[in-house]
Amino acid sequence: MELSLKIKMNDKLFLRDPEESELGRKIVEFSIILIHKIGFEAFTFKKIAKEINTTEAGVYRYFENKHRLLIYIVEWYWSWQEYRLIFQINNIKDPEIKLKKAIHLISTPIEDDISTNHINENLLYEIVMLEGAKSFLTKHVTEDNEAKLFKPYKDFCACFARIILEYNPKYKYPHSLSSTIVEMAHSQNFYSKHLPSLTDFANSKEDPQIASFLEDMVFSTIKS
Amino acid sequence: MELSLKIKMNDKLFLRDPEESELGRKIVEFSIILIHKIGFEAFTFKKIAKEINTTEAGVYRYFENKHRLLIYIVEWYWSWQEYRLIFQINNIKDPEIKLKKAIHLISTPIEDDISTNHINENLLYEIVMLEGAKSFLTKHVTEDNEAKLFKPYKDFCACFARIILEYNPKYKYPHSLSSTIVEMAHSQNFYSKHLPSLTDFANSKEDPQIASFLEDMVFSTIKS
DNA sequence: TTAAATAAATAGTAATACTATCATAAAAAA
DNA sequence: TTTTTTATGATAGTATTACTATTTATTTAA
Repeated sequence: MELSLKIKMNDKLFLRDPEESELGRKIVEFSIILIHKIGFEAFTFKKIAKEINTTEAGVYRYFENKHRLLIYIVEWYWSWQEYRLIFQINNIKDPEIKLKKAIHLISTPIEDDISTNHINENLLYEIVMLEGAKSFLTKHVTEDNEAKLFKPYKDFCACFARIILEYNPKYKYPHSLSSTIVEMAHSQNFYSKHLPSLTDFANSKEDPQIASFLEDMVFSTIKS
Repeated sequence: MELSLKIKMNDKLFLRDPEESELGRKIVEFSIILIHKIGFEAFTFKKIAKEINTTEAGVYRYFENKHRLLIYIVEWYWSWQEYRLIFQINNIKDPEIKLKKAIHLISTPIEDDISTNHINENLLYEIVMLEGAKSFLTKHVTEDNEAKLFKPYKDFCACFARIILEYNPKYKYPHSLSSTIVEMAHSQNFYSKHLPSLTDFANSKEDPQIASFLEDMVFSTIKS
């Protein structure tokens, strides 16, 4: 059985659907590689255009601007993670196990290249860690949110919140706790790599210390 | 008694110390107003120059670029918060009260204009909420960190971590928990304003729900 | 086969992020 | 007091960014 999963994205994110053409897919594929390499600030449409042998105007036909492209790939990531989450906890009854699996899922950097498609998920993980927050930390969050651009991220958090409530239906702050866990899974990883004094973890890839920290925090909080 | 507190900033953050001249102070003062108004992306040196009747080149004599200026004001904020924190918990013995005060201090938006100086702290609070993370979410974090640019932020978190350890010297993750609280104090506030489904708080300014959420989380976590 | 739609190539513009030069005024040192 | 330093101001210039518009070529449909 060979299947490739196709994620339907909010069509306000693009001018022409990049999944519908070879050029579109290449724009997404190489944007991920280039943003990962040089960072979002230094990334320009001219630079990817050169990388994939098209013109700047060619890229503009697919995306309004580079910020929209960032939202596109970040939100693709959250859709993909929600899919993984639902898949992983399928058929599991025990909410404790569900929650533990969910925490591990987001706090463990994607190591192996599971990608059957053109998108490199492990680069994407690192992009979300470094650039993810920039997608909504803007003066136009409200409009972007009204256009439902952040739905995948919010859905992922909502999914997480539901598991928390399954474990303890009386817990008062399931949504805030979810967004805290999800944010921290990424930023604690970032800190341990770049600003280690803000964490208690050596930058080791082996043991899932961040997951332990979050697990401990979550269960203490929702038990009491 | 009238005193104005002067915070000594890392001199790698500027080319000419903005505290040492009228023009320098005006650059900082109006940059805060302008970044708050139009957002960091749209903010340019030409625009503040116009605002304060100097030239673009005039601003460049004080700051290398707008990113350095952002770090300057964000880190000024953290120095200021550390000062407030130390002041507030001075002479208090009980670590529980200390911790509660600390949580309230960062999770409560600065309402009144305490500023005796040219810096508007309540605008600064909002800038840190929206733009703060951008100061270190870059490809050059490591160099910036080696230059000690983020020392005030790290010091603030360390101060927080010490209080946590006073309460429970055996808790395993005091630094990660500190950075979690500090980050969340700002981002939960941002979410409640702009992406409310990621929180459990209505956007009300009266009751300190975010503080309650964080307090509950912290004490549950470090008690067990 | 011809017209209509789609995509690519080229060119152009305003704004951004700087750097450099020169003149002048004020402050500090000789 | 005169000289020198230093700070600011004014002007100009450049490469890059973030686009838009127009023209040309190619594919698809009637």
